[in-house]
Amino acid sequence: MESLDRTDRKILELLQQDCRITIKELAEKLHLSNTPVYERVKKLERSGIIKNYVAVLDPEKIDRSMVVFISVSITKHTRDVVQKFETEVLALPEVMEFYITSGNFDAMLKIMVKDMHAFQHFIQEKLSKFEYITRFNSTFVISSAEKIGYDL
Amino acid sequence: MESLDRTDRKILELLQQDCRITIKELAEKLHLSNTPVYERVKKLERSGIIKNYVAVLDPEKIDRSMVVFISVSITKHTRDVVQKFETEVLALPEVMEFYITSGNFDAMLKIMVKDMHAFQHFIQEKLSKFEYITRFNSTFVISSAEKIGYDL
DNA sequence: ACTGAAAGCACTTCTCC
DNA sequence: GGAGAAGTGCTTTCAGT
Repeated sequence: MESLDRTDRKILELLQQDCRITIKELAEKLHLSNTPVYERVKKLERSGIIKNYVAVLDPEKIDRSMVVFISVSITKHTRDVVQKFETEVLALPEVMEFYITSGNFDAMLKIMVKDMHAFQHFIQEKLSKFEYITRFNSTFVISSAEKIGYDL
Repeated sequence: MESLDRTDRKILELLQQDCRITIKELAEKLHLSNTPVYERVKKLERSGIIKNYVAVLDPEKIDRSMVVFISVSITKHTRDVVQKFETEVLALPEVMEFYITSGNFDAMLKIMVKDMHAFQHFIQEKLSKFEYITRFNSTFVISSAEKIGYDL
């Protein structure tokens, strides 16, 4: 992390909120001309601090209102089995995130589905196909809130 | 969810991967002219299916390599207490996500910190200040993978 | 590191199909 | 619902400090 100054942090803050802001607008907010802002943004992209720019969709509007965390235990823990499991599970459209974790279980999945019926279908038709899973436990999300970006 | 056709889904897929793609490039990939692509993107924005456009930062490069899920139990469950708790906890820079959940605990936090020392500091100096928390349990993330966007 | 200006290019609108 | 063209405005570069 090559030291970010006040200006860089402000740029990152604004781009995390809305990455379609123009260089011109950024420059105005920072009381600078286009050039230094443009150069700083490009540098932040080249250094990899800014990984990418993505459109965020509304889960409700695309039938993904239901969020469930599923903790799972698996039989084998060799590198290739875990890797294969990760790849296959992430290929399922319902699975959004995959974590190898400490604690009583070995891994945790975050899934997003339309409703309870879709959840049931996921468990019965998809998750149960994985031979390596010995047990699992579902935690339903009643409400959620997340931060827009990182505080720098 | 006003039915998305094949073109809309392709547009959303591409914008979820890189929202800085130009209308011109989008149009070329879809074998269309600028106009229909432009109109479709604007409609997706107006309808709220596209919520916003954000820059994604690399956690490693901004000292947020360590991810921990903390399940917590709280004493009171009235609407205002829970709401206050959510607001205060999300105001902490370490806390990225907050969930009210079913199961053995009442809520779950996803926190991202630099290292174990920063985690210890968070627990001892910040989380322990919340009077309503009766108990909590930390699950450390050993490795993680997440999908770029939703499969439509 | 920043300013200011200029060229290039994409966005946005409009007309027509 | 889409094509093509034109005007506008932002991006990107470059000379200068």
